[in-house]
Amino acid sequence: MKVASILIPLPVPEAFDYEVPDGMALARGDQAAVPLGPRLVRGIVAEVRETTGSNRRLKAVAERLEEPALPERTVDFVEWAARWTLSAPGEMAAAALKGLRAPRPRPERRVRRVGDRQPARATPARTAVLEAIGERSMPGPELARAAGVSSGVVKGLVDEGVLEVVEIEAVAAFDAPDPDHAPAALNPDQAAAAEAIAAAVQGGGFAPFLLDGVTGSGKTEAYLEAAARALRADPEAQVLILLPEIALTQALIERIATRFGAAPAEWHSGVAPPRRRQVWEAVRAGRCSIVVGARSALFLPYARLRLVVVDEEHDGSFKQEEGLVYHGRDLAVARARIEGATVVLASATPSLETLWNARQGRYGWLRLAARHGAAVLPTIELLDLRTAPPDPQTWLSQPLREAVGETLARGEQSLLFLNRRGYAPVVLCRACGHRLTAPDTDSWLVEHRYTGRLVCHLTGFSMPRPRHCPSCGAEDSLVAVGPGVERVEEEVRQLFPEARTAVFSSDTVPDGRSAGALIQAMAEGEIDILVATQAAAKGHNFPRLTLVGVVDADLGLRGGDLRAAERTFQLLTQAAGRAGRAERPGRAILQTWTPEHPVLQALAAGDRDAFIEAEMAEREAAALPPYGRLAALILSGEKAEAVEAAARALAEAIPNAERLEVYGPADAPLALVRGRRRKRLLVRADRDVDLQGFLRAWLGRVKIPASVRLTVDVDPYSFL
DNA sequence: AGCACGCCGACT
DNA sequence: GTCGGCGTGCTC
Repeated sequence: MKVASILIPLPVPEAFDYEVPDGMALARGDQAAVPLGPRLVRGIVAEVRETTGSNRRLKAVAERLEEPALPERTVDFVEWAARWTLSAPGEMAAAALKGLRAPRPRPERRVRRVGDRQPARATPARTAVLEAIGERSMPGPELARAAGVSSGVVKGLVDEGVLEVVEIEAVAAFDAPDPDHAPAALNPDQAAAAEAIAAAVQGGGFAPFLLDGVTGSGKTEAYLEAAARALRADPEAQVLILLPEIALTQALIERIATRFGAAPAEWHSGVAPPRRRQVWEAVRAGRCSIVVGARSALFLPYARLRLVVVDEEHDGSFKQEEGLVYHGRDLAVARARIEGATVVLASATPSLETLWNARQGRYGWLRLAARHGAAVLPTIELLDLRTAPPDPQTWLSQPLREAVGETLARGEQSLLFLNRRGYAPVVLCRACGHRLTAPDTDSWLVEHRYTGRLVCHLTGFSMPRPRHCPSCGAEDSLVAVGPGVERVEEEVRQLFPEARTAVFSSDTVPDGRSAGALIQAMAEGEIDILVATQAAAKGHNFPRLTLVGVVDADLGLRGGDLRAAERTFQLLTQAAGRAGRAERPGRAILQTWTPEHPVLQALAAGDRDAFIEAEMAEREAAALPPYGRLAALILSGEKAEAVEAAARALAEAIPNAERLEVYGPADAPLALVRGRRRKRLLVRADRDVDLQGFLRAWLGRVKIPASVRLTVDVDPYSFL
């Protein structure tokens, strides 16, 4: 008897076995409907094997679905990703089917001539129809319109047998990119990088690269040229370009359309289900050469994936924290390895993990030093707030104010950067010191002046600003503490009432379209001073921007996060890179209370190597990534006792292991989220320890009650 | 994730 | 005496 292992979209650790009915052809990757309890579910065939019998009575596969099978390599990837992240393989497989939610589109009905049959009575209207259609086929209503007659005439010809209705499978067309459409002029560095990548693609086999170049050095042109060469050599080849955020896709899609004369396929959560199905099927059939997307595009069923680009590879948005927990950059490298493809990690500020791999020689290291065009790197100044403190209840020091004023007077643009949304990050009571938090959480309420409300950024809870302190009842005692972008904007408006000022944060710019509009207004010089959170610290080109002020450069250094220094460096480099991209010289001013900090010193010196050296040394001394590996176990549940009991049970069951330590259980930062108590254990291991094997052995020993949820985060990125 | 089974309060 | 609350457990 034949037995099939089927990956079911369920949080169970392994595939379920089903009997294959006689005569049913089933192979790895096929989609099948199988009975699960009282219902039927869709699953992916992982394996079909011949057995003599089973000690368990198996149910039979209900049906092989008339849907395209997942390619072999896609199933390999899904299984590998599930093992790596310790998640259920069936849930990983379900991620590869996300494009099939919408039903198959109805076939399109068209009419065409039947041989050269003529109508019995040729009226002028009928003649017009026959002339309009010629030898083509077209939808009936469109034909009637083209011939200038009513649809009744077309219907009459169909009834008479002169025209016939044919059903055409609606297949979305994806125009083939033309590698020679509009090649960019490359400088020698770009040409060398493109050549190295293209040679690796053509050579076949897994080949990882770090594409390392400052902002404006032309990384995009370099990898698009490599893609062009790969497509020229192999028109069947497929290229995937991953971006950290949906907001960045539109700009890249337009560049690709300009470069290749055809738009790439787009893939992210904002793409509507019917379109997703079209893209999924086209990628599967090899009818689509270039995909631009978010991390979920890693799970598409590529027929012939040859090149993967991870743009802005250092960006934390590649880490998915909810549902399936994975790092898009790491899975991209794994996917390329499994496909035998080339992978390019591109960044102006590569992650320490990627730099480490490049230094070890595991990744090819392509440097783009020359800056594109005439732009000059901005000068970076550290502004010591201890010697030039801002006035009370203001946040811009006198030198920064003057710099903004001078920039404004020259008719140029300033960007004031502060990675805090809202008006004030904390609201507290002057009478009793109570800090307002969202209900059931430790998360502070942030005042938003635009809406007049207090908002929790973690849970989305919001309420009107109360008149009385909810703790002590004092009247009008609540004060906003610290700056958010809105408060900085208020200060700017008071200082420069004549300037055109705007705020860029996820509150003022909730979606891609309004972000695009604001970016365009800035690019066209319609804004003088932009106050922005991280949302604006991306690869936009604002030619008239010559001043970047970082309101609180110390922000990222607090909190004890592993990557705080790294992120601060990236953020400041990127923000500084905003200033003066065109011919105007730029200036960056970083307000700080700790100008002696090595990170800020390295940044002020423009010395990336010095920063990397210092930070690598600290990581090595602590055996932390990239010199060691981490995994977090997060327990959460409504009942604190149950969560604590589960945490204790886990702590008591830690297997013996060498060169590996377990910390905790501790309250997770923000221990209370959405009314759920959270506890965290952290595992640190040397690089050569089988971390996943250890975790599997550990978790296998402990029974976690259903009321407590356990999330495993391998290589955690943020510690929140 | 569903959807069962399984023991304790307000209703015909 | 039942209908139903959602807590625990299983689904090849």
